[in-house]
Amino acid sequence: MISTKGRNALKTMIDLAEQNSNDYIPLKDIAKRQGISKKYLEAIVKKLVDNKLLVGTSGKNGGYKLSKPVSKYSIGEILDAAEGPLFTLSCISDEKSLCNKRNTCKTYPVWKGLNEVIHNYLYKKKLRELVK
Amino acid sequence: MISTKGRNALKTMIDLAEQNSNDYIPLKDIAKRQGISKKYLEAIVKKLVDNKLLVGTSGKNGGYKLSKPVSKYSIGEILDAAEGPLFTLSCISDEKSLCNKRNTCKTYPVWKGLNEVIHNYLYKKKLRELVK
DNA sequence: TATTTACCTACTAAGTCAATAGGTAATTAA
DNA sequence: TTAATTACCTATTGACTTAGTAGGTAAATA
Repeated sequence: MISTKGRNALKTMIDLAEQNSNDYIPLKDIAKRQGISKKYLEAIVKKLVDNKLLVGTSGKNGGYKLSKPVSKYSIGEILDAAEGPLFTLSCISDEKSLCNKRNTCKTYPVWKGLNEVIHNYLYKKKLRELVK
Repeated sequence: MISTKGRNALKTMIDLAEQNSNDYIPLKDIAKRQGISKKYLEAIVKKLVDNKLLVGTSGKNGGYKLSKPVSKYSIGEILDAAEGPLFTLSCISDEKSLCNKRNTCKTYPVWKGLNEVIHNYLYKKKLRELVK
């Protein structure tokens, strides 16, 4: 359910938060510390940049850093950014097979409730809690 | 996250519960009512039988029925039976890659907490609530 | 100007999943 | 006893997703 993409995204955010530095941190360093292929990490970090959770800059002394104070990040937004919406109700999220029996579907309330429970937990949980 | 296997398992259980009959219900009928291929449903129902949620009998007037009163079923046990453990911590469930950094892993508490939240929700939710 | 770094696009190999197909074995009504 | 019905078994396919690799270009700066 949570793929390595999400897990590595979270590890990266923790890593950057723990550097506690105002400098840009090169991807190479993060990859080495976390034991993740640098090339693979690039794809993950890109999503975090696209979603404005990180800022990156090129050139010597370039790299990445957090775009806001550590205390402002929830785990949910990090995972959402890395993997796309986390637990989507498959019956309504797949545009192809958008279920037209949603109104009468007896199982729908279960997925809806489950979705809320998961979302609620992950957005209440903060990055701050995992750092240092 | 919840595959069609789990969703169809749940639909099947609801269907059987709503028949509210002491007879065995042939798979053919369930498949038709729920709009699921009979052959495909066989594989799903087998898991429910293996996990003692249903009993099946062969021959004429054979079919399936609930193995206990409707009120005794939780949604969690149904989904577990159909899909295997629902949200397993991927870092400890894949025997191959059993993570040896579990003790120091900074992300572990998130997955553990998430697992508890999901499990708790699905086992508190009862089949009874979805029927009729 | 040379180096460092982010950033882009494509590919591969492995795995999962929904769905199909063609059977055998058990049970029972007739 | 026979014929019909049904569960139950095993294998396969095609589509899709994912982890990970690879080879490059563009931007920034010492």
